[in-house]
Parts: sequence; structure tokens; C-alpha cells
Amino acid sequence: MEQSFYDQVFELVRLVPKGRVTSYGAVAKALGAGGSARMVGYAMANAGMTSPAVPAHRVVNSSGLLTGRFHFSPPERMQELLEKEGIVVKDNKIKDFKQLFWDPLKEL
DNA sequence: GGATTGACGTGTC
DNA sequence: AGACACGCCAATC
Repeated sequence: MEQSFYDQVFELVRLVPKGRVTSYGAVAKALGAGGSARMVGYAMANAGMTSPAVPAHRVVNSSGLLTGRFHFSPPERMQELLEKEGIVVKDNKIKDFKQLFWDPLKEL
């Protein structure tokens, strides 16, 4: 298994600054995978099995929606973590998503 | 090695 | 505005 597309996703997501968020599509694009945004999300399934764990809660879909919250141990965990970092979550959605959005392509 | 799948994205109805 | 459809692409079965 070694270095695979997943590992690249993990590493990049781990680079997401605290209090910021990014989207699956953006990550995929940053990795050069372009349309494989779904793979990014799928990779996050193992996010909690990596060391250190990947802050998957900082990754949302293009709408700033916490689509994968149900994949967390307690689904509420995702929103809690985000709010802890100063991110406001309203109805599974990130408030001011545009402002909090962290584009790996731009920042890296 | 073909078929299935999926924490997505964008467009259309 | 909400629901539905199709496309992309790599990992897994």
C-alpha cells in the first residue's frame, strides 16, 4: 500500500491551518487528481486510522457543507471540532465559508 | 482484471 | 429551492 493517492490526501489535509477549511475538489485538484474529488473523500475514511490523525473535519464539499459528518465516531464531533477552532457552523454548513476557505493551490 | 463504489462537483429539471 | 442525473477517477472486491 505504501505511498498512494490517499497518503497524498492525508498529508495535504494535515497542512490545513487551524481555523480554516478546504474542499474535497480543491484538495484533489491540488494533488493533480482534478475530478477525483470523490477519492479525496473516500480517502478520509481512513483519516482516523492515520498517525497523526487527519483533520478531516476541516474538509467539506464545495458548498461548505459538512457532508461527511456522519463518518465521524459521533457525527456531532465534526461540528464541535470546527467550532472549537473558531469556525461557525450553521445547520451542517460552514458560515463565511468563502472567507475561511483555504486553497492549497494558492497557499502552497 | 472487469465491475462496483464513493465523506464530490456541476448542471439540469 | 430542492431533487435528480451524469461525469471523474482511483481503490477495492
